[in-house]
Amino acid sequence: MPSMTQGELKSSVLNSNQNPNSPVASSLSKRQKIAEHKKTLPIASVEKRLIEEVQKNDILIIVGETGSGKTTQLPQFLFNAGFCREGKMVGISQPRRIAAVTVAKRVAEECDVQLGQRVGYSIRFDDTTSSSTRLKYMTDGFLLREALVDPLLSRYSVIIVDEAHERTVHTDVLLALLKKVQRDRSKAVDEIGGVLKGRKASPLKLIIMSASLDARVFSEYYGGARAVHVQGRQFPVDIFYTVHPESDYVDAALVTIFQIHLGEKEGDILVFLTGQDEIESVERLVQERLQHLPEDKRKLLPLAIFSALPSEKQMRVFAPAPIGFRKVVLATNIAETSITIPGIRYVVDPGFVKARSYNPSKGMESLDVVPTSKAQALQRSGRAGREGPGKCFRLYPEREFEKLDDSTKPEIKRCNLSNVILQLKALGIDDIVGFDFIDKPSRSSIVKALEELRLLGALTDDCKLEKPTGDQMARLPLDPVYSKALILANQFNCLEEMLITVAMLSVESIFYDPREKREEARISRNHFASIEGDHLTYLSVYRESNEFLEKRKAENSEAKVDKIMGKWCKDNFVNSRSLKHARDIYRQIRGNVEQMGFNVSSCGDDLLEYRRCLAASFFLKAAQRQMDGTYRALESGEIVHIHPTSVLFRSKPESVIFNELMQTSKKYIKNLTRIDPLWLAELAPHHYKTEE
DNA sequence: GAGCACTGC
Repeated sequence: MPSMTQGELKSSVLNSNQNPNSPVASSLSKRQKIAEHKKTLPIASVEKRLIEEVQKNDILIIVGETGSGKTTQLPQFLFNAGFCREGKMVGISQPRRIAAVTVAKRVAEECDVQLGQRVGYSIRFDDTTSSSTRLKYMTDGFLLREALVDPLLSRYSVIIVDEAHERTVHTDVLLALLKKVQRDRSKAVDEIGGVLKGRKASPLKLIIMSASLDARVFSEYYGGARAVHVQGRQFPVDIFYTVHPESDYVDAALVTIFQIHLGEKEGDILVFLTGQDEIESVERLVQERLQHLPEDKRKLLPLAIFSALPSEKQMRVFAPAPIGFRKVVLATNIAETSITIPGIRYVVDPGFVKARSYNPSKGMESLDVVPTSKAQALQRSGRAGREGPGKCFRLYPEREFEKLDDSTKPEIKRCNLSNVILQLKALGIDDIVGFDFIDKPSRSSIVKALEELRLLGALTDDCKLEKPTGDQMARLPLDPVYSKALILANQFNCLEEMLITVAMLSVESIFYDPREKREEARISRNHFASIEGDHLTYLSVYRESNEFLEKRKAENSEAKVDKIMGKWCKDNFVNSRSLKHARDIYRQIRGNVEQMGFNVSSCGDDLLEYRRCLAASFFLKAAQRQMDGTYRALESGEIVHIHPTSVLFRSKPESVIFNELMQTSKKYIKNLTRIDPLWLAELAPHHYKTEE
């Protein structure tokens, strides 16, 4: 077995000879730098031991702190140890797209191979892998989809689930599924004499990597699996607490920001806040208070970052502050794991987060401000120690920290399960209540999702997958209710319109409304608005942008078109990233339905058929106006209000269907279209037969 | 008459 260094050197020499554009000298020094860096990673010293552990154990839990190098190095160790022989792959799953991409690029560079050769990544809309790929980074959602096509994951010798402590829905389903795949693979090896799809079958190795303090949860779940610890490398962060609880954490954050600015050494500040509104108001308050300082003390630059912020504005936080200035980045959770901002030495953590939860009996989601978990607080403070020693100011007393939950509740316990359950059913897993989840969702949540799937026609009365509808729905990468809408639209002859609609409904925040310019945004988008509702409004945004794009495409270069399109989005207060995402989804699901043999036809100007199709699809979410102008959601009986972002906010039609019911300051329905109340009984008689 | 943590197929 060649040592890692020899293996690296060999491949890189071969590669630099093939590339006439990279002078050998500079490539050598770059290579040396990479080799040096790799040697200094904490994980480098335990390569041999780790490989032995993988060889000895079919399941291994690796607890690695930030900066251990586990994500980039372990797959290379496995490659060098022969785990990719005979065309086998090592698959590494990540919760986020951005991580899959950046890590794959980094590892390709370390191996001195072109991305997509030995090392590649596969994420939705972007697959760089080829037949020679051996180390494949992907999102956990992508790996789940692969399991749907190849239930034994026969091309992999090892699957690594990274960031398992984050406990996303996809990770939790994957953890359970991989347990089953491993069992099934071993069985296949015994039964068919070791031949699997023409290849020699071998058991699947499973590695669960987590940054949590506690490997016990995973170890116990896998029957007492072996757990090893790999040291991390972080700079020390001093934690400070307040003496007393703060009644107004926004004000406390402001005070802390200025204390740091006026009293601490150079270094940027990162403040964790709960949402756009809060961030925008703190941004304004920082500006205001700066005006009261002497001019030489005003060199503090507030910058906002949150998911709905257009990319150009997001980019600003990554640029270094102007000479002499200190940045104060006001961020949501996005800065906790998803992005890393350079230059941060101080973290201000009020200790709150906006968290989604789900009430299955009412079919209602809510978004509440709740205290963070200990793990979250730790993750936040760690953000101050990426580049040097840092300080973290927690805006609550130390005794409050002790009272926090150890970790955040797994997402699977606080979301709608209809999609998860449909996927499991499609995988042939029928007993959902008895399914071996690491954390079981509540029975009522499972029952509610089964009921919804039955009403949508995805499951039979005895909860088996309905053929072909259930199969078709499971194949589409959409919320089941949107998949059903496409199947119905095929019958209503408005598939083209519905493809656009569900693509637009599948992305978050198509519109960008900065707090100060809300009226301006509303006026400039007014020409899209349809009196029938939000669905038709989305349709016209998509179509208008598409026409605009197609016209410009003929006359301009691609880069120019992007720029012009960016301007169009900005003028219309449309989020260009979201619109692009919707276009990608449209293209993908159009391909999917065409593969299913659907003919993509348009209803043209017959929008009545389209609205009837919306009613037939979303009948489970209908609401009726009451005498007092509020609405009653028919399914749950809840009294609800039209969300102010809806184009129907003012007109208040008698009867509507909607897509989302969410409680924030009130119970709001979002994304609605006006319907004739009689349609419900006509189009969904199995559900509304008793309605008058 | 008034508002939108994050990720993913």
